[in-house]
Amino acid sequence: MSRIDEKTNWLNKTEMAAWISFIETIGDLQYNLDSDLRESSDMTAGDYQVLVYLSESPERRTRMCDLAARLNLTPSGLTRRLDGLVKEGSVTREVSTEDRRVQLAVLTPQGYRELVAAAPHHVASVRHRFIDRLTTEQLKHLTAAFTNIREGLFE
Amino acid sequence: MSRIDEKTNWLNKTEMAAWISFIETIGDLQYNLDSDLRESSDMTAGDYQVLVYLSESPERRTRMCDLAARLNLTPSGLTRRLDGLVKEGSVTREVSTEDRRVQLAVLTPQGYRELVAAAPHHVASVRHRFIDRLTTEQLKHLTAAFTNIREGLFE
DNA sequence: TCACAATAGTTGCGAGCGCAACTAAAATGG
DNA sequence: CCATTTTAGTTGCGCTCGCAACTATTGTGA
Repeated sequence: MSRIDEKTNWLNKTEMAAWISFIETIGDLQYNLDSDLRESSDMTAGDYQVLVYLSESPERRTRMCDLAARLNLTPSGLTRRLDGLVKEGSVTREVSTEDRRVQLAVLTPQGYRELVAAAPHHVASVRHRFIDRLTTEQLKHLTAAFTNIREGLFE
Repeated sequence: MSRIDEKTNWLNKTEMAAWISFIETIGDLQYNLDSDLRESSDMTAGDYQVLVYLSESPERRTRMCDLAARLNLTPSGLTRRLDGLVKEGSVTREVSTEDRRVQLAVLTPQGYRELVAAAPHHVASVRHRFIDRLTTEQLKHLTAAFTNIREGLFE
């Protein structure tokens, strides 16, 4: 490959080890966390995210567009995800009285109960798969590293 | 929530910071890397993975089942992904002469040229988004941390 | 004030992929 | 040596989600 672009700055050994360990791990980790959530609470990670964010919002309701931005979903993606939650009765839609363009996603009491029931299992899963594999030192290093990376993404 | 399960071991501040920084970052990171690859080489991350693995295989060919295991895809998922690459002429299928159940995915010269053209841009993207945001120390810490996590997934 | 732009959300369409069912070809074992 | 099991791969179906087009409402500037 070096013939094509002599000045490509290929990864050295340390860099490659970090990249490979990262990229190979996150897929499996997410898969395992997702499976845990499905088994313990019959819920997808995406649905769980919605319930968490709504539960933390004032009056347990949010504008669709805010929710979409928060979850990195397109408007259409969020519409469909909410469709499922509405059908199950975890969330309802309300038209905003201030701006009649906006739909408010509202967490129902049932949705809140589902979240409360799921949360301990999810935390246990995150501990088992992630937190408890690392020392406090490693957790701090990792926070610093990912904060750096995250900031770089918005330059 | 504590009423439901008094003994849930919730995340403390350090743990929560690590978890949030990780989970919030990886989605955006993968999205950016994918976008970079699409822009520079009109290729998905999945297709790139296939080309890389084939290029590293003896005679640039692999059994479908080995490829599926390597890429964490189900057989059906891999069949469909290969369909696209075959249609574009990057890969061909061959029936194995040793075991007539197995299909070999074979990297074509064109597919190899596409990979060679894409690789420098992809490496630059990985550097820009990930490697260059971290010190050598951080890279080593991160490798150790993710190795721990990865090993835990297979217990 | 009124045409035009911007914003919020939904829908049709298509891509990607998992699950279950299926075919074909080995491997096994009585 | 033949019946059963195992393995490899494909296909139908369904799910999730992005893109583009669309409607409805609000904001803006001449």
